[in-house]
Amino acid sequence: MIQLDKQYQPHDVEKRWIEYWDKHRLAHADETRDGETFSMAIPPPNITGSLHMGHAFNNTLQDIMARWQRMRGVNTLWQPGTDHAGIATQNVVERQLKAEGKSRQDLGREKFIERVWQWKKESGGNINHQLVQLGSSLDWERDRFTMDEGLSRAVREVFVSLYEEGLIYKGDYIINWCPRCHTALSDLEVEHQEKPGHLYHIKYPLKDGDGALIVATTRPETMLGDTAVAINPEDPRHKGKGGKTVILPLLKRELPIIEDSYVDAEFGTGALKVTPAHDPNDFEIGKRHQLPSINVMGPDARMNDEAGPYKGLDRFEARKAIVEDLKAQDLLVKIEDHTHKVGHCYRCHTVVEPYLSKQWFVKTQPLAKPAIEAVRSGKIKIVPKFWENTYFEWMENIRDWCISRQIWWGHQIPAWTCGTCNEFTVARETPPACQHCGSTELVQESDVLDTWFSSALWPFSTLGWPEQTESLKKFYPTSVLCTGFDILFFWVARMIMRGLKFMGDIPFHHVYIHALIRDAEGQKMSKTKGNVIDPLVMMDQYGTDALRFTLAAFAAQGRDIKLAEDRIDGYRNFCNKLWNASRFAFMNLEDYTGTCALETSKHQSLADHWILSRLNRTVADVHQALEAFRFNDAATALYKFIWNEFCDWYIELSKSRLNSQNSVEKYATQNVLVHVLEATLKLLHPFMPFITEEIWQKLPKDGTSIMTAPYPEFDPHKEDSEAETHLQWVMDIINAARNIRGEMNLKPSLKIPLRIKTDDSEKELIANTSAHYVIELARLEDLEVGPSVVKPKVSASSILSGAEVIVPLAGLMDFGEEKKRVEKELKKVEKEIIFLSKKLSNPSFVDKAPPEVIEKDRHKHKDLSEKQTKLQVHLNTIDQALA
RNA sequence: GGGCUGAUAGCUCAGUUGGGAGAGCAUCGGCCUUACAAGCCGAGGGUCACAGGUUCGAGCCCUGUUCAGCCCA
Repeated sequence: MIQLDKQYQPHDVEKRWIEYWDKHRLAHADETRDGETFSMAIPPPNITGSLHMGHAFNNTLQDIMARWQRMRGVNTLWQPGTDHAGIATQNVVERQLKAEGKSRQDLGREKFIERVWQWKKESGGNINHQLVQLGSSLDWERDRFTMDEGLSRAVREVFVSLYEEGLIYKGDYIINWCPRCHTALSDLEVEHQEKPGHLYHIKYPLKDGDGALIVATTRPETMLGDTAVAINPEDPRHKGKGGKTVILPLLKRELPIIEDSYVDAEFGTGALKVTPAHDPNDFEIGKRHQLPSINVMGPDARMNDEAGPYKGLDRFEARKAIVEDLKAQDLLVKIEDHTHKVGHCYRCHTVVEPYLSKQWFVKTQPLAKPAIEAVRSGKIKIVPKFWENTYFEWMENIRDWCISRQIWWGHQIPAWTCGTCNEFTVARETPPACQHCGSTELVQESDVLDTWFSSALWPFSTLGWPEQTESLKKFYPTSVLCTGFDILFFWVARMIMRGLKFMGDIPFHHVYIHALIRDAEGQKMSKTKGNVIDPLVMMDQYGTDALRFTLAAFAAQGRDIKLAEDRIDGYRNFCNKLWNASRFAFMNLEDYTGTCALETSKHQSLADHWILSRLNRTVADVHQALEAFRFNDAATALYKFIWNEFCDWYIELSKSRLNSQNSVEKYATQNVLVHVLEATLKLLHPFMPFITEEIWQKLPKDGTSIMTAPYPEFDPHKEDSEAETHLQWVMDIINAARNIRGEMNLKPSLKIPLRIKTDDSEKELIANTSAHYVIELARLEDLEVGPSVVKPKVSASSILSGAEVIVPLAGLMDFGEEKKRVEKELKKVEKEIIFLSKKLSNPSFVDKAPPEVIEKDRHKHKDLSEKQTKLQVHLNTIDQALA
């Protein structure tokens, strides 16, 4: 005999099934199996990562898809793996070294990298372990890491091919430099924040003594690297000054005044200082006018030799000193408050410096074209669709990608400089000699590649590329990529470009972009703000299934999720509800000899037919929602079915049958009960894997695990609209009686009589054959139905369509209460009748609206009018009694 | 400056081809009715941001405004 605890206790349940699933290799995808496939690669979490709510959300949605497809019988691969996260990981290990009083330079490159691998071995698996706890059905036998030998080979293959095609080059350009991480960053890796600052107006005297040009700048320290002042040729204020010379304050260098239409005459004084080595726009102007570039800072953002007297100062110290000196020399006209966007390193939040430097780049436009086309043509669908605009916007204005990083942890650039001829040799494997002159004096580039260079290959590198493996053939292109919008450019766009280039095909058919999880106030969760809700804590406190269901239920498309703990609490209660419904089932299945398979039986009740029809409808709703990535709709459909239909109605309605002495009828209902419960558990399994497995295993079923049990399918023949209509009528009666009971303050323990007066013979018949339902659920003393039912003078009544539900209340009647109740109802009905009358007497409505809409409204109007009459009659009797 | 998204009950939000404004939580009243008090039954509560327009009919479509958030330059 199976008995369940009174409350669901998730802890040991979760642990048990995780081990069981693993032992039976249920998440393993078989590349040799024929038939339909579904594949999906996890957005690889950083090895430095710990599961946060964003991961929990992202992976819950993926797991729902994976489990759903697997149960549908589709050959399903959910590819796991982690990202080496160059800068982030290097920072973590450097911090550890610092605590030991060491730097990475103290260790040297080789030893440092060893140390990172060591760290990875010890802590890099945390996030994977946490994903398992979340229930993620990833195929761990295929676990990959972006620095694996295989994936590194893919990286070298791509680098060399692109280089050979001329799509990778090295050159001097303005890049974003992080003085803390000591590396270049791509444009995307810079976060711009609005910051209060100042606009300094500085006097640049003309050499000929004829006054001065006033320039405005937010970064006065960069003036040391000025090589010109620019004006707009159309600016009347500066007419004739083009070609003259000004004297750079402090350093007294002579600068030409150049004319360039880039200069915005409306901004400031219309004169722009040009610093090609420290500003991307100035760099462009410098190129146009063949200006020299003077770099005045070192890699640590301290002023260098070019800065003259300011040499050795940090950039912000230099700013202060320069402002003071300008003031002293009366060259500072004014300082205005000015808010402007300041770029920060996305890893350490240090203010980045635009910096002239020799770096490697990927020429991106030729790769972007087909990637744009893939989305425009619909080969790749981005869901929700509005993200496509953002994608196009970025892709059409894409700039070359700076891929070299001056750090040690990552894929070292496979390019070697010849000590003899100074040329590059770029090769897949370490070359024995220079391919230009044959010299063996080769030195490999010390830089490593941007982490996103390897992530961009993820959908095919994880499947074995450049080897033509069976897995690659089977599972590429993948079906869905599920991620947040924050890495749409970083990752998604680049995967599309790489997939098309190297696989000759799109990397995935759908991109599902989900929202961001925020705190209850809508703030981004962050450790510094202290508003983080830790998924692991929530899982521990409420159960993993409760957290997962909460996330799914809030996953409405295109809207951020404000998560508060009480919402998880609510879905914990839902778990418990399901648990107790199952508990009820087990209590009533003790003598049951059948299985979960539905048996055809003449002995099924109206409630049995009804719940089977409702189940079938729910199956359709869940499939439809999941196909459209509407996770919240699927979750809501399940929630409503389980709580409001199965628990609130079906269980209550079937109690009498389950206690029946008629063993044939009892068996038929037991069969429906267990069938519906099992189907429901399967439907719910992708959302709540643990509790569903726990209950399912106790049922009389076939199979190893619910994880591989067949997902219920919609069957149009199972729709039973007659049962639904009939039971709806029964529910209407019960609701009417309950309403009267509630409004008239009749205790639930008090059994009341009920009369139903109706001329509708079908309604009469159903009410009579279903009398036992009404008697039990409305807690009746007795029930009388028919056209000739006599309505006692002292009674409460409710008017339904085609029937009046009457509760005789001799001795219990509170006429005042009943009058209030009826008047309220009457008011509502009258309001609606006026609205409908107006509508129906409007000739253009009757003329132009579709006939079925008009018919519906006419019918409603008739119904309401009858109801109004009856309510009026009832009200009159009350008034008489009160008089 | 360009673009995107949102504004619906006290709170958080659903509302998919335009045709009866919904859920959860919170509130109020009544219940330990033998699966569940993490529960059951009943009730109250909204000019769908504002102003126009299209339509027989608009929360939904169009235009404008205000406010909020995000992305890019």
